[in-house]
Amino acid sequence: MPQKTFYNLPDEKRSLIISAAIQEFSKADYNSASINQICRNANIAKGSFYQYFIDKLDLYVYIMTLAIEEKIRFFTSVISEFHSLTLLDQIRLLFLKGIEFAKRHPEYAALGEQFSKGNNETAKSSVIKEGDKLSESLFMQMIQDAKTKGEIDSSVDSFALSLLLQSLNSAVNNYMLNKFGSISYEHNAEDVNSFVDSLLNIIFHGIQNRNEKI
Amino acid sequence: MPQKTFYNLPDEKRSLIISAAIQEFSKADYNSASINQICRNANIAKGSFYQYFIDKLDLYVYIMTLAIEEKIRFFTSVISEFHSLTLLDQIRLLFLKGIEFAKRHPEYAALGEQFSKGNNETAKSSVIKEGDKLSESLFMQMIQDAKTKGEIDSSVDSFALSLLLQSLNSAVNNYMLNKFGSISYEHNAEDVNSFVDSLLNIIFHGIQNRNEKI
DNA sequence: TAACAATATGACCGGGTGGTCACTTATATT
DNA sequence: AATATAAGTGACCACCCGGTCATATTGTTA
Repeated sequence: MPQKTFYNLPDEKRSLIISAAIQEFSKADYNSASINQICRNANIAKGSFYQYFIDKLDLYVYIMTLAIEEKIRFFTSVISEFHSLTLLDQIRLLFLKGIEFAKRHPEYAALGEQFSKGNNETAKSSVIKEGDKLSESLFMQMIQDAKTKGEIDSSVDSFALSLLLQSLNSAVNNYMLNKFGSISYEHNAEDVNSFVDSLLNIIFHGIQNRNEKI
Repeated sequence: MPQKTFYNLPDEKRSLIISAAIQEFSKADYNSASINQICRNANIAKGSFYQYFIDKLDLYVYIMTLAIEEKIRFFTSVISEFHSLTLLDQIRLLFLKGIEFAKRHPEYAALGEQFSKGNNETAKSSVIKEGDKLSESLFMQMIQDAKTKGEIDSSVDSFALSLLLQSLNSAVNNYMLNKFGSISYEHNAEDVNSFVDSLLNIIFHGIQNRNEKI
């Protein structure tokens, strides 16, 4: 975590450093990201940087914490509405909100992508993946609730379904890569929304032809 | 592609260089991988390396081509059996063979992981992703066939299903990460196999409780 | 054996990195 | 005005990188 000197900085300068760091860490993974570049973009001397942060890892953990906090803040309001929704609508809402978050904070979304690309184990384990843990246990709880309510077949493997739902993100990303050439949430959302619905339709109703029961 | 000098090399030395390169490119993505390290591990001088290959990219494309060729060779035999199988069995076979391939050639599997992590666009576009293109069109064709045969519901979005199936790989990887702490195909395959079956069960039969038709 | 071509070598180049530190400058307190 | 404390600076360190090139070694032909 940053030194007190960092918090003593005028707001403008502090946020300039933060946004320069976010920019760098969302373009390159931890190892490739450059402190020199961050200093250049933030117009501070290298020596100053090391008066604000202990080292590169210190900055990285700080930046990732900011992003995770922002994401949790964004999602907590959604989850509070869950009790009145079916599992299908819960999942759909989660996806749409996820896309909305990435649209509103593309830097944070890119930060997450680079995080998962990183090969530096020290850096990875230093970032508490609260977000992931939260989303996993969230899915599991949603599934259990839906089973209790009789919404979904109780014979379904909850853990498998949970991981399947988590991996849908990569399906959506692949869809955009295929359609737009890059992972971008700027395009018409209609398209992506209907793709999400197609995915959820498959998962809820299955693909097997029921008329062909032999 | 390598210079003729590379092919003039004694077999032993040539394969030593190849395996040193595979080792390096499966540990780090293109940018982070080090030519110096490869030379050290292969016991050749830096100058020698640049007599065999034009540059780093030349080596990378060569190594990736080897891996892709090996993978295609591994899968073509499987695909030839497809005509006699249902879609469910085709997909299951594809997954099991995929796991078997990664088990038999863990270096190649790691090579693919690092490839998808890489940020260097030049390096990425220089590697013709024949494998990916092949698997995508393969899935699409399998789905179309199954629809024609009446195996699966014709109202299912083929493209969405295709991307969903492709993304199942990440679900399997997450499963192993969750269960074993790392992506490793060395462990008991029983476990992974039954996880794959759980996933396929969801996709074929859906999760919605059919008794609860209101 | 002499001459020629092919190959092997590692010091070297320019440029990058994360991190340090003696020093300067600004601010606050006496 | 004098002092003490905090903050800012950039040259510098050791180490890495991908790539070059003059030179040395080897192999082959005449």
